[in-house]
Amino acid sequence: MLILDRLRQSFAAALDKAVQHFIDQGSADSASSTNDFAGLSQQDLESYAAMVRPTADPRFGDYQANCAMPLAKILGRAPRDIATALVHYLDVADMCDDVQIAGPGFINLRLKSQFLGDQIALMLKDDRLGVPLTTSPRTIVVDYSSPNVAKPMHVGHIRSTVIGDALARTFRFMGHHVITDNHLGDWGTQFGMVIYGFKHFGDEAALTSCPVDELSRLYRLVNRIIEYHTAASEIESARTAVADTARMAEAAQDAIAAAKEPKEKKSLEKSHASISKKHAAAIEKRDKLELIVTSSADDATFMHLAAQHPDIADAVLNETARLHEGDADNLALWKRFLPYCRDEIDRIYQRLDVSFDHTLGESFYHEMLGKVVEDLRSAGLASDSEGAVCVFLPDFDAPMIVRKRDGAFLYATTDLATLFYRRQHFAADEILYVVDSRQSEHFEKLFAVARRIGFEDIQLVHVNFGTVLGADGRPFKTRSGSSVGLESLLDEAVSRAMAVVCDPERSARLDPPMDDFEKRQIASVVGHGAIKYADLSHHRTSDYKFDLQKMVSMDGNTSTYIQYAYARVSGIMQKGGTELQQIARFSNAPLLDDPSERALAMTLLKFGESLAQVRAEYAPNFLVDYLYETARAYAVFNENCPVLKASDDQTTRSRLVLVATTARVLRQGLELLGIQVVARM
RNA sequence: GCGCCCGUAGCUCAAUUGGAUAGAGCGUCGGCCUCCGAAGCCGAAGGUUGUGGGUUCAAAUCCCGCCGGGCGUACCA
Repeated sequence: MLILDRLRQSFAAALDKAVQHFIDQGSADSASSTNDFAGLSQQDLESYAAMVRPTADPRFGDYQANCAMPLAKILGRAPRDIATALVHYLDVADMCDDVQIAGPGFINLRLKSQFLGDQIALMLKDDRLGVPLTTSPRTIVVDYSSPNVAKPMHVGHIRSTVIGDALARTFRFMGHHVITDNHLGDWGTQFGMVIYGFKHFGDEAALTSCPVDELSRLYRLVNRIIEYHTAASEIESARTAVADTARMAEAAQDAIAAAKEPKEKKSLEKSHASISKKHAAAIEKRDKLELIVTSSADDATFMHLAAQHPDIADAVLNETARLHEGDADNLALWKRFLPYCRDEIDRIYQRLDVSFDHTLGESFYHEMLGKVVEDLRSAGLASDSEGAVCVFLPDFDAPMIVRKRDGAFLYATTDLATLFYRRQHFAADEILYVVDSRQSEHFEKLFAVARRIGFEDIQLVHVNFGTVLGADGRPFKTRSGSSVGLESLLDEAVSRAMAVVCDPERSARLDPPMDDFEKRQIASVVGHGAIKYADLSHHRTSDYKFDLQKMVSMDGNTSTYIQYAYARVSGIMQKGGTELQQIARFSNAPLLDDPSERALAMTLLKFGESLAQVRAEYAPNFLVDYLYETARAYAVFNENCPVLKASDDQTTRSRLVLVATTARVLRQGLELLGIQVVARM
């Protein structure tokens, strides 16, 4: 059991007794006691016991209990009296050598060094590093990554992929039955685009020799033509909008000048600000369209193509519709293209070391959609509205549309079908959707419908995440407005790592020297790790600025820092000529005389706590923070405590235990994040 | 208009969900390689947690009002 959980258990017992003590006292002395408090329920007990937590500051010890203050109110006693009683009934003598009451009634606990040492020895001998398997395993479906295939993956896909993968690995390690499922977008308009593209601009030879490049070319070309026509048709109204908002802003300005009462003025100023904002947005939109139109005008070849395909957007939708209806030609093309698309994304997954138990894309559910809509209808939930089939929900303005006017289904329909499938085939207790925050309303509706059709027993969670921003604080895009390709970023990160690995000053120290294979291996592990770590180190719900320079700088709080700590640890063990397993098997509890030894041991023992945090909030950044803290504690230890050059053998053996445990925690922790390590770098 | 999210050090971000004197990294300034890896370590400066109220033993965290930003909002996903 985790130390924290043991302490909480001890406190739960002490709480029970202490509360009883005060109740008894109250009834015997009814004059001074006004409370008719009957005692704590099991749930209360647990919630008060949960107020035991690691201290924020080492001056207060290792753990602190904060439950005396809130109890004071309920029991009608001074918080310090409660704390005193708690300490009296608390039985932690085997773990703690010091229990103190401080401030308004904090109970500070300091663990015995002997106890910490014993725990480290146990941890090192344990395959699971002292992390217990969960006592309540659940079947958890993790739905993540889910890119649209047939178009290149871009930075927008990295968060879902990396966060989902880390959660799946972590929960699996904790003992849950995790099923990962990549809900691929393999049935949408992008295939209509590629099909249309192939029929009109396709190059059979190119498709045979480099299918992925050809498909990507077709997608981009069709997309560009569509964007061009859209821009050309909208630009006039965009210009008008700029002029209109400018006039409105002017009028609003005049109104402010004319206003007499301050109150009126204030409200007018507010509306002026709102109009100004609209004006700015209108300008931005116009400029964007202007850019598309003018930059295309210079490209004669492109303009020729665009002119030949004026109705391309409708035609693409038509191709998509025909695919969905089972048109033989389109279906044959789809079947031909899909494997290439899969190969393409699989190559990226391989680079990222990400894999899935299932890849059930939208196409997989296609034939179930009609039934989903009919079932909703017969259950009285769905009804016709403006030609579409809709589910109206009390808490939402807009309905959830499950079938369009033209008969086509939507992603809401697919998501419902997926839900049925996962219940039936996966027996899920919990389904996690690792998807962008911007889709939260969709999931709120989806979950609301799910509750109405009998999914109350499955915990549905939208594991939302924020947007990846560029240096300007706007969603990360290239200057031309297109998304930044994921693969080029990975390449860049790896090549920067390679430059550091190949630094002659650094490699000169290594014996034996590195060959090219090892250098490439290290650059790959460091480069890919840098990208993942940067993403995982932010809380998932916050937006963050994507700064490649910072990620691969190899300084400060980066994956490199932790990988480097691991490499140093490995270096010591290798130099010592002692196999890690041997150290684990033959060593006793380490002595923790130096403060940095004790601090390192304390940190190592909190590994399981960090995983519990990840689990509670579906947030891998807690594990990242923990690993950084661990690597830091190791660095301090490493600075202060020679291992192989310690004054005596006993100290060397003792410290080797800490070194070996550090190695395992860092490696295991990074592995749960999907990040690899190397023995030297 | 309505709804959701966010304002924390010069910059990028944390803060175990209400706990003690708000922490890291980058950047700046100053120290440390005859000693197991300097991709490292130590120190300094830097804050009225956007703002004004409220709730209580205790607020960056919860509630209300402002100010500023982002996103979503009936047939794309």
